[in-house]
Amino acid sequence: MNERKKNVMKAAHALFVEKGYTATSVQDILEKSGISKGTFYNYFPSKSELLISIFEKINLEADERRTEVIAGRPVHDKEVFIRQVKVKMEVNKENNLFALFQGVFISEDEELKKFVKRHHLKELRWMQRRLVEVYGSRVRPYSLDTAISMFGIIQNTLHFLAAIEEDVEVDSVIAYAMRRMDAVVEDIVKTKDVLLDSRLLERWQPEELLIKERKKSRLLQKIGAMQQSADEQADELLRFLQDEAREETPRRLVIETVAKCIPGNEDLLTLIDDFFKG
Amino acid sequence: MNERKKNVMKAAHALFVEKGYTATSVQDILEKSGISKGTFYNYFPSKSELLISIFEKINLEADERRTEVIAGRPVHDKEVFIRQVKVKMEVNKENNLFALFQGVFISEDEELKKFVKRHHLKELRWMQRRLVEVYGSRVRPYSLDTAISMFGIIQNTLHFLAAIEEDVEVDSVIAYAMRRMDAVVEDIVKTKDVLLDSRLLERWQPEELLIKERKKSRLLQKIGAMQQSADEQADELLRFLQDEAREETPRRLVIETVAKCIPGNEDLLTLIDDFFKG
DNA sequence: GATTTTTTTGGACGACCGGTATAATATAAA
DNA sequence: TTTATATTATACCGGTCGTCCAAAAAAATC
Repeated sequence: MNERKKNVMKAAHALFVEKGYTATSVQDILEKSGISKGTFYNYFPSKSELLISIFEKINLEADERRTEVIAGRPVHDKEVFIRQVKVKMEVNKENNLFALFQGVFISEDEELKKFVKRHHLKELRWMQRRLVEVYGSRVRPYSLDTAISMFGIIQNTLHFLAAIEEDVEVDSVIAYAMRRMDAVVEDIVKTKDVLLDSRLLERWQPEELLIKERKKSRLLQKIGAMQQSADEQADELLRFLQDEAREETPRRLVIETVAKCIPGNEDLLTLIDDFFKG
Repeated sequence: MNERKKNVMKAAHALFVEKGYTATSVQDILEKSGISKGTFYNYFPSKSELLISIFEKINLEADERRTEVIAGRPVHDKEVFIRQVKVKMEVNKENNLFALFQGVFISEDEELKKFVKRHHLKELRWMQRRLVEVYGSRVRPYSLDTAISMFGIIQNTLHFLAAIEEDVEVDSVIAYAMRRMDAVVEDIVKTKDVLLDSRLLERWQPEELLIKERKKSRLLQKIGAMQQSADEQADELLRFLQDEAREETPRRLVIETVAKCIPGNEDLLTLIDDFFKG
């Protein structure tokens, strides 16, 4: 990625963490990063898309750190699990993600909301999988309940501590939650107490589908944007693309061929390529 | 309260629940409630203060309903406790409070943020107290941990269900959390495992102080607003009131006497009265 | 019923916001 | 050197919340 663009993201990120998403205006970002408005909207289609980019970068880095933690260690090691959870929670804290998520929800940006929701579910699935690895497959039928419970305890505790402005080691909170889960798991396995089907998450929306949905959404958004400034001919082609992209099995060749005939199609072709790559 | 004002609150409430706080413009509220902009800002100092009023009304009603539930029943009855928790959760759901809280957080309105935070802590204290009543005083040293944990499990479960758009009985979620707490409490009492001092909340900020703070804040806000349109003489008096109100022990008679000499002092006197009433 | 006081009206206005458009300029590639 | 691309600065659009104010309506007082 462009070095300059990276710089804008960095400046924006700092501002978002410092003042929050809504309180940071595009103007603020322009001043801090020393670019013009034109360039900004050349880099990012909107303020919220910039936020998404930042999210994606943060999550990518967090996932990498989490993978490093477990490298070469057994999957059932509780300490490793705790350290992995810690990584994510620390990243959340450092980047003020909690507050940023709030900002997102209010933003009335459907795409952004979906993104955050998806992230939450993904995180839940990760924990569900890891809990089965840590506690053994006997907890599998209860793994979703357990993941949600553990997540809830940790989040709510950290939230509480933030509210009363008390500083407690994230480790100790996670370790505490883990000890509680030890007892809960024993009890749950014994009483066979299930609230939610453990396969709910997989059935709900498999990961690939989620990504696909996002790509489609982006593509349709681009098409919509292009329609604004399209002549009659281009508009008809764009409407065709819209319909075809919404089909059960869109025909790649057809879409690409048509897209190539629409003026100003660089981004469009990239998005189409991305859409079919998955 | 003025019938008309009530009506405005009702209309705004409906709009907030329907479209969310940010997406509802003051103009929308004016049209729905059929008042003019002037009247609106005569009733409420700002859009966010209107939201606070609505919150207060909702919480008041929820508290009443919760008191009704326990009327004449033993405090240790688990079923009663579950029904009480249910009341609050249902109110949250009905009024889209979760989404509204998000809206608040973004608003960059410190007063509003404090209000929400305070509400959360108050709710936590309620649950802490009730858990001691339900499980007996042996859980007292662990009551804060337990309250936070239970709250976290319930909230996160409901949040998850909302995210995947699944509808599950709130009862069953709360009852599930309760069953988990049964095991957790046994384990916690046996192992004497404490994370947070159970008196943390009381020590942090006693309820009365919180209310007092809020009243003071409102009073100072009003004074600040009046300064905008005050002549030289009134301004000096207002500045005196400001200083006196910020004193450790403000002198009531002095404040009232001075306030009575300031033109347009109706609201001011009410706020002062309220300030000292506590 | 007449007069005074209070409330309500409705729109102009200011200062912002996110986002678009564009013509001039700077930079890089050919 | 010419051509193509990237960047700039700014005007502009429609929207936000909130202020202000003269005029009208309603309520309270005489």
